[in-house]
Amino acid sequence: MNIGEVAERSGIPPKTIRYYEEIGLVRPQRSGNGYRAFRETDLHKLVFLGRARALGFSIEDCRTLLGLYEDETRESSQVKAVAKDHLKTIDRKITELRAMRDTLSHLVDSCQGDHRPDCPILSDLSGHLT
Amino acid sequence: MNIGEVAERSGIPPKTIRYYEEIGLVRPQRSGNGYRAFRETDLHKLVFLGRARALGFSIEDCRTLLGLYEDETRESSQVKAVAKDHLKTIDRKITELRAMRDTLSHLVDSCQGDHRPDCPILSDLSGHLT
DNA sequence: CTTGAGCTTCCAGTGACTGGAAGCCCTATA
DNA sequence: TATAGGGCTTCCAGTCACTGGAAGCTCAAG
Repeated sequence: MNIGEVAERSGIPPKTIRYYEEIGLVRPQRSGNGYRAFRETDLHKLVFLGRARALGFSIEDCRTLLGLYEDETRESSQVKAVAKDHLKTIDRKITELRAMRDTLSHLVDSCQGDHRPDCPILSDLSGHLT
Repeated sequence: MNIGEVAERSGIPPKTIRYYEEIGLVRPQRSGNGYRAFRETDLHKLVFLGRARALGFSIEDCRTLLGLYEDETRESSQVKAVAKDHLKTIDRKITELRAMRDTLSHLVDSCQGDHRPDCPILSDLSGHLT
């Protein structure tokens, strides 16, 4: 398989696949003409990466997970630990974003949004000095 | 005021303040010795930037908001529009993160997390082939 | 006069790609 | 057989918003 087909079938753009090779996440072989030659296992890895990235795992987490994926002697507790850690990170982000949204939506609601310059949003940002 | 004091009072690190100057968000004067000389208005701007960034506004949004902050002839509708737009962005991110969390927490719950290699998390990531 | 803290600039790196340029390879058609 | 095109290659640069570090100048205290 050339990179185009793998990209098609995995849903990952060629540029990204080359990048993943550069950082050692996949190691496709090479054909005589210098083209990357992907096997089915490479495709599986890329699908795996695509799904892991879609769940927000970092590239380094993905590297770890791929390692476990390929390691027959893994213990599921190792995988679970990585996932739980990431879950915490996500929860932290959600909490942070919700705080932002709450503050911001109050501000938006309190702003008239008309032709006059007075604006509680700007007042708040400037440090409640106004 | 030197950069250290402004950093202290605004809560923004000196490195970041220099960066903000580099991209034109603040324009402190200079003393004879080459040190940046901040006025009170510069401090106000930095506080403003700190708060806006804490609410997740991008640097470009901050530039716009600062412009409106300093523009006596602004209309509050302009400010509100920027804020509403950002609110939408935040809501999109929250939705995305919640979807990730839901999927991931199901997977985490379904994984035994013991010494055995079988793991529904990996199964899911590999594309449900296993 | 020296020490040390604070300031300066400049360069490089972060994460995870993405865009673009220059150029090789392969297939199909005229 | 020449050529046009699309796909492939590498390499360089840019994104966003900083952050770290090195080399060197300035200032206040002892």
